Amino acid sequence: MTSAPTWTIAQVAEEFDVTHRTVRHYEDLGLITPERRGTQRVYHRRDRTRLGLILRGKRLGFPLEEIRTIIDLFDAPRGRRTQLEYVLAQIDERRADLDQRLRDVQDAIAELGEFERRCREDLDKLA
Amino acid sequence: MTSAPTWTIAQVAEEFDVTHRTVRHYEDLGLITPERRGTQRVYHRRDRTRLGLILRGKRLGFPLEEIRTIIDLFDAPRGRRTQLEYVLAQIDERRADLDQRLRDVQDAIAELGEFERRCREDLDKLA
DNA sequence: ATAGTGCTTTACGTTTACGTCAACGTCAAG
DNA sequence: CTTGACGTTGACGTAAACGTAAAGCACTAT
Repeated sequence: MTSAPTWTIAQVAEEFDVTHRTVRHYEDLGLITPERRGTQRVYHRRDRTRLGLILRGKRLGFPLEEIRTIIDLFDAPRGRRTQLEYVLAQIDERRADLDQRLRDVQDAIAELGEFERRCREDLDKLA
Repeated sequence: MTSAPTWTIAQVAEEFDVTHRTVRHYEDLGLITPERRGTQRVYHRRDRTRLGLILRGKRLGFPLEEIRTIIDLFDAPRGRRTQLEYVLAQIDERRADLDQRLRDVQDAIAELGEFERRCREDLDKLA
């Protein structure tokens, strides 16, 4: 039988191209909660998944505190109807935010394309 | 004849929902350069356009210094061939960055949708 | 004349997101 | 058994992006 794979802090830091300090900082803020084997941290698949979500959230410009509420949402208890409805409401809020980001990116890409077109026109005129 | 419209710092701050301090901070960093009429700042359409670009860049998580290089690109001299080719190269770099952001947002939205589907399933089972 | 409104600069304070030592524990290899 | 290699916890430092007084100018309204 193959037991669940684990990683050291050096390995996850290497894999996600961040420093040990960064990984521990995320733990301080409660974004990841690695197992402890004695004094050492042991990272599981779940921690790596979360790290991926954290870094993507960062690329999208979300503050770490907000990222925490978002990824905690995925692990939130959903047993009772009220809990599920709360989670669904949160999802709607998040989606509104992401939709705005999507429009922003698309607009920026479109403007960049338009700008490139004008530059190429100028370049052609110089030919 | 209608002369070009101008705005005070209070008006642009109000319009873009930021503080005076923020607007002046962007000026300190060289992101906008309003006219001076005596000691007072006078904002033109160009300044408002740039403010819009700045805030969108911020929503996308770009640091202000990087935003400056981006919007300066739009006003960069493009007379000589070498200049145009430099600008076009910069555009490609920016686009690569934005494409990454686009993928990030799309992935995040997709995951959120999938998560919502599972929540609704759970909700149905409770019915 | 003075009070009020709006703008100005100067300058120190704050929050976020880590960087950077310092000092110490632990375990396998020589 | 001591020397690395790797890990740990503080604790202070720093850069970015403003917040927040403090103090003063300019014009208008009473």
